[in-house]
Amino acid sequence: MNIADQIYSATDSATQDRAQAIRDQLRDAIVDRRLAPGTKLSEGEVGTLFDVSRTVARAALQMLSFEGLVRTERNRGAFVANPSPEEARQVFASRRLIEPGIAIAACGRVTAADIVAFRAQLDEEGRFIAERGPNARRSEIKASGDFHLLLASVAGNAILQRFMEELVARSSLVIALYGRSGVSACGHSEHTEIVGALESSDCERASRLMLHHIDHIEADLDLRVRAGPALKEALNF
Amino acid sequence: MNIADQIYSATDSATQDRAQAIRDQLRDAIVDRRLAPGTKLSEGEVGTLFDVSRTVARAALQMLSFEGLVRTERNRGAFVANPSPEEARQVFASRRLIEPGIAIAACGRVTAADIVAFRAQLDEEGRFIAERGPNARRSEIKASGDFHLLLASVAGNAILQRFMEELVARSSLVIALYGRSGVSACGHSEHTEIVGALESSDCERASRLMLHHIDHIEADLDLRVRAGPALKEALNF
DNA sequence: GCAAAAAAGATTGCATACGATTCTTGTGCA
DNA sequence: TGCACAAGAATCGTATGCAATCTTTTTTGC
Repeated sequence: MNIADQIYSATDSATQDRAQAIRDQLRDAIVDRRLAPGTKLSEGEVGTLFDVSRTVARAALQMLSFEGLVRTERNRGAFVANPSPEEARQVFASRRLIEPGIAIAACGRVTAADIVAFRAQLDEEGRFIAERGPNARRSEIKASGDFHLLLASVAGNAILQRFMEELVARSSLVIALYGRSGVSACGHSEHTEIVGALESSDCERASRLMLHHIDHIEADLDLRVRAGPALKEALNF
Repeated sequence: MNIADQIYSATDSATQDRAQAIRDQLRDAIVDRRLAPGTKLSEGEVGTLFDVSRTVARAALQMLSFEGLVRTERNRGAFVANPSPEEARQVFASRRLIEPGIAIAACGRVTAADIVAFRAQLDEEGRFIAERGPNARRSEIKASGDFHLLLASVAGNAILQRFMEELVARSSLVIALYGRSGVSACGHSEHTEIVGALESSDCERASRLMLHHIDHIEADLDLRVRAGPALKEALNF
């Protein structure tokens, strides 16, 4: 069973409607940086691309706008979100608040099967880190996010799980925009440690490790405002 | 300036589109229990009621479905959410995780003007508690929720604020469904205490009070599954 | 040659139309 | 009387059309 399936099977009962499928594909594309921040997503273009009418394309874009992954401007259209440093800080502040608690909840409910899934997830992360190149880096960011989503699904709270889906997606955008170096290897070892804490039912330690992990991710960001993006932003890029 | 204005001015720049206005009115109606859980909200009905086409009515319902206030079933329509005891527990588990942190954040940023707003909010709560009758009780639940939203807006994190809007709205539904007695007076005094902690910049105390406050609200619920609602649910009520 | 105005083109907001699905109701048969 | 089934009504999912708004290009005046 795929990680993505495991995540979505809880929320989507089966093959929902088409708008949701389009939303998922667009979200993947945004998180993977195949769609750069600021890119315009016109209803017509999305519609023809997925071979649906503007109506359903519009619904998909509306969903993404609720998740904060696209920003819509009246009479102007939808654009891939371009989170400001302030928004980036808020994303991580939210994660610092929520994820340690999720770690504790997950620790109290984790099963042997979950541990197996975690190990598989860690292996996948490791593979992408071993590779090099921009594509591997994208996959690496995505895999890292999937680890956090897997943890949220194990925690068993559907509401928090949805919050985390949003926060992880937005984090991927932020990391792609403001990420500095390869925190990745470090992040991977921290994921491994967290799984270790879960395995030994040391909930307090899992929570603490998670908090530090988030701090490390944020510490790797360069959130100083840069002239370039700001200028582009002002010029309606 | 109204509390609601203060809350929404942060997220809505100005007069957004009509769907959003309809969503707000419907949300108020749901939170106030003028629309009972399980009530069908047909697109056509909503449309004619607000004098718009089905298109925009549908958009409003989609928004509410994202917030978890309505549940939509394919080819069947939208219904006011009827949260199960399990969902209720998840709502409060989420609040226990988030709100103490929000209290700390708010404590670090609260201004004199905010304190004035808090006092006004407390006064309003007190008025509704003094009154009696079902209408006053509705207003009371809503005012109590507004207190938490005001706190979230003071905390200054737009993402957490949106999460709280959703959680407070869903809590109102849960309290209306499973609420037992008048925790209200108790809740009011706890709100007053929290404002006191904010005023004296005792963040740790504010956080602790908030956690207990949530525990008290949840303790007042009767989350045992009842035959009545379960049967209705099974019969697709 | 450059700035401002005007027209053309593109895109969104919204309403409406039509096929598909579900619900309701009435009828026939056991 | 009770149940199965089918016709009709109601509602949803989606496509398309038109007016309003925004963007871009062309034209005009200085």
